[in-house]
Amino acid sequence: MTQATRRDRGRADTDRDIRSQARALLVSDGPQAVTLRAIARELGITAPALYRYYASREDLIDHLRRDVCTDLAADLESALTDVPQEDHLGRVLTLCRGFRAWALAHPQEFALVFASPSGSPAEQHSVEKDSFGRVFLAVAGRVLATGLLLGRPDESVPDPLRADLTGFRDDLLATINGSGVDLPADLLGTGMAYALLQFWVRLYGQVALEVFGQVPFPLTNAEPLFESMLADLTREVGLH
Amino acid sequence: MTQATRRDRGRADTDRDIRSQARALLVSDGPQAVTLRAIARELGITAPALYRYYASREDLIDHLRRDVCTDLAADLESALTDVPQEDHLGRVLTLCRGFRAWALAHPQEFALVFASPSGSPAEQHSVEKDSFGRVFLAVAGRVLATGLLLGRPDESVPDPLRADLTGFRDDLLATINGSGVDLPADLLGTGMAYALLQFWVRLYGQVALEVFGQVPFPLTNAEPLFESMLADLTREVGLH
DNA sequence: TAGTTACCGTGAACAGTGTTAACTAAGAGC
DNA sequence: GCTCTTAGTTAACACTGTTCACGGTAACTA
Repeated sequence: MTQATRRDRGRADTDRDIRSQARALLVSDGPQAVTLRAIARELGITAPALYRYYASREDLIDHLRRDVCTDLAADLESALTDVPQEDHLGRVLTLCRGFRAWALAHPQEFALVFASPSGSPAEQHSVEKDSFGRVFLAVAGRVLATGLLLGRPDESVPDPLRADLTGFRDDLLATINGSGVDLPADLLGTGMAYALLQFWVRLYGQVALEVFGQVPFPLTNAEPLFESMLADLTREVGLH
Repeated sequence: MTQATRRDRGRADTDRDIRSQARALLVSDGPQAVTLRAIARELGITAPALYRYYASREDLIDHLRRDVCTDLAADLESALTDVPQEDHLGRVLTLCRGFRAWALAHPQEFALVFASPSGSPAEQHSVEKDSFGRVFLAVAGRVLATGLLLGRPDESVPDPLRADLTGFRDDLLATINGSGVDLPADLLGTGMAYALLQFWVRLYGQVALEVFGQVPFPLTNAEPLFESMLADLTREVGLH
């Protein structure tokens, strides 16, 4: 395709081309099609050259994961520009709907990032790392700052979870405050962190179910199912 | 390993050996390790011989999926033998906990069966096909037959879902009645089918989240989280 | 400006993969 | 006995990831 001489162009350009070609192969023909030789072929290059950029195929795919994440984040942020800062319900809704829509439109990428049993201890998704989580937390932070959200009472969180949840809460607080939102600590207790966690659990669960087609019967339109869950979720957390 | 001549043994035996070897490779080294040559090697056979049994590697893996399903079903049924027929709450709990435990113990198999974006139209998992769904429906049927379960009122199911849900309900009714339980039709309306669907959505979602390590912070013990969701679920549906 | 050095890319090669084709040997059925 | 079916073999093709020794180009340095 792009038969122009590659050597003289910058390394960063080539790197970007490699990743975008890998992405293209991933979306069009599935993960088993993203092969070093195919990427190289499409770039007018030989396969061993890719080793100047990535240590191995797995390394490349790891970077792909990150790319997918930041792209998703950008997608969501652009969707958010249309809805005003004060419309908290609207922002949460577009975020959730955007996540679902993206996942359904990019099942391969979704599977790669959100359904790899590879993940070692949860260090991988420690929220502040991936830009995707940051988008969620940015709007969550703004909603939390209003003080209108109702989490669960701190006493209602199961005892064995308390320690982990306070860690999570501290994490959230740091990330949110780091993203320009001023969030007083007393608005985000462990009960609230618990509510946020369950929000994510249900959102992720439903999206995964849809993407992997695990609805136990033929569903002509899954959107109402998602919307009803979304209504549940927002109601439970006091958004209206 | 088993160096005894294979030729003289029955075809069914060899077939079973192929699949069990494939399973062994899957659980020990992941899906990319289940390769025709490795299977054949372990069986004291050459790779092309496998084409007498399966049309392709993908075909073999399809059959593997079914095997995994029936194994899971057997696992769950054996777990159910310990809890008496009348203890409906207990049976539902062991079913859900058993599903989770199995998924966490066999992440590779779980990913293969419950998280392949391959799935064409939902024909694949039309419930009556896979033995796994049947186990769930068998206990669900018995609980439903008591009339103690509370679903949602039929009017509460979103309009666009109604048509699909009645189809689902008919499916359920047929499967349950086919499994030896006598379930009068008026105990399973669309509202109840809706409740069952949401039960499954949340169960699957949480399990998938755990298996794929998508909890957004390091969780030393995820069990309480699961148990709290389980309590929610059973409470919502009126089990106690 | 000339010389050295760093580095991107090449070609060949190795071990492994799925898959096909031609062939062999052992049974089963008449 | 003779076919004929069939499980299994060997050889081969077109791929794959990965390594290695080599070349030329670009940049840095004396």
